[in-house]
Amino acid sequence: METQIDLIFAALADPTRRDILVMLLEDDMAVTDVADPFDMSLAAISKHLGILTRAGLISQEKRGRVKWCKLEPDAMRDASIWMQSFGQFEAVNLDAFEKFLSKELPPDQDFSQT
Amino acid sequence: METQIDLIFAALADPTRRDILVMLLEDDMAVTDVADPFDMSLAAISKHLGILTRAGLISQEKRGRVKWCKLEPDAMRDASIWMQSFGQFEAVNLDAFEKFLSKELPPDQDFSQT
DNA sequence: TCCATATTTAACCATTTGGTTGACGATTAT
DNA sequence: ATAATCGTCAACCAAATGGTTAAATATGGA
Repeated sequence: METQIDLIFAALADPTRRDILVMLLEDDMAVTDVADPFDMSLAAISKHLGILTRAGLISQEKRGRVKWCKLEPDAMRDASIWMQSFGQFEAVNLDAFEKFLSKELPPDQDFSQT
Repeated sequence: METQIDLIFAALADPTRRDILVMLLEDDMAVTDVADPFDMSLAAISKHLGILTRAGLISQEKRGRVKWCKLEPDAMRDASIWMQSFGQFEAVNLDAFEKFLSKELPPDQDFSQT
């Protein structure tokens, strides 16, 4: 059985697919537009998008003749949670979290409601 | 070129290798002992350990005739950082972080020094 | 209707992956 | 010295991966 987490890590292992995810961070995109910057056939990109979809990292919705690709960031959380199950890791996350707070939030904001 | 992060995600994509990492969380282990619980040849496990080593997720040191395997949690941080570069993710981490705090730490502990 | 656009499917190919078995080298124990 | 243990290596295999091109399927526009 291939678990969801197998599919997620496998999907993330390919640099083309990670680039696609970064592109989708900006905005939803049609398949053709996703393919545009890559030196690779449209069919190849279509396959990559299929792999990302099966992993749950993106979703695809067809409107008219164009199929829109949309990032699904929740899926990545599964992989992230697996990583966090490594005890040594929480200290690292703590540091990153504190940096994030000091950078992104006003110093005395109560973030328990956000 | 295969980047380090390619190797890390590819290594994490296999359930046997993830199981090995969890085992090494407990303690350093000899190759034979790592292989023991798996229904798989020693040679296969040896290959898996090679993949984990090339990804930097573990290190191996030979003392006498036994080769000790040791978790290298820093490598996983690279992958974790890549994931965190996804902006939507910090909100998710915030939730996970708060759960972690409420579960794992005494309510009024100062964790800024841990 | 006819043509162009958007995307997938099918067939194919080379390479990688994850496993096997058996032989081998190095180290330790009897 | 001989035997047992630890681990890797080499050769092999089936299946999966990442790519190609060409044909097929929608859908939209003229």
